[in-house]
Amino acid sequence: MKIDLDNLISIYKSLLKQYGRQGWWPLLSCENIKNNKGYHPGDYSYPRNNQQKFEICVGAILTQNTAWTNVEKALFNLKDEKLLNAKAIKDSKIEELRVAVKPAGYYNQKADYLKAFSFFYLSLKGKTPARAELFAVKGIGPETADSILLYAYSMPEFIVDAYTKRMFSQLGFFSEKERYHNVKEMFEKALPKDVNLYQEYHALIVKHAKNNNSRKNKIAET
DNA sequence: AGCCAGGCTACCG
DNA sequence: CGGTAGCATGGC
Repeated sequence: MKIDLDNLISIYKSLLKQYGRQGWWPLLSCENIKNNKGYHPGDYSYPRNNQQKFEICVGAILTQNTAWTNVEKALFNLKDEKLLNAKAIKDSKIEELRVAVKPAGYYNQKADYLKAFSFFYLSLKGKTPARAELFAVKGIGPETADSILLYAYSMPEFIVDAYTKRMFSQLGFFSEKERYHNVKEMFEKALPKDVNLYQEYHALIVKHAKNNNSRKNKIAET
């Protein structure tokens, strides 16, 4: 297959055909992780309330370099402790927060990150944050910012994660060490500026990468 | 028993 | 600037 930007669209189509719609972002209220059919496939109307919006932000922070199964445990802990909302986290004792997020790993840092984010989130008073504002919050880098914007705020920001870099560098689009911004820009130039497309594409990349779960195996071009 | 997972910060040269 | 050690749990 010849490699050019049009292929980013055909790769999307073949991934979609192979795996179907993934129904991202994972929400506790649509907990379907075991059935392999996605969370709310084909339904792009999430988040439907501020509770879900905040939950996505928390999940995006907790999943940094961490398996989602571990993140889920932490999210359930937070929910059980009535800590899955910004005001509660802002007012919480940091020790409590650490215990709750422990299963997600890096729990000292992540407790601090959630604290900082909750203050920031409340300061927004419902407004959509600018990407640069998110960057300024401790613990939020490019991928987390884009995850929050794309899935919590439905903004057209393409997410670049380790899977995206690995998969598309193996396909010859760029080096695995290419800068975040350059990769992001490549996708955003090649694709229509469509939130649902960005959401689905990222979810499919993760699905495909997990399906071929070894960094040593070449990812098939499907 | 290691290796790995949907990164980020702090600090180094 | 670019490069990397450290952070930590749970699943396979």
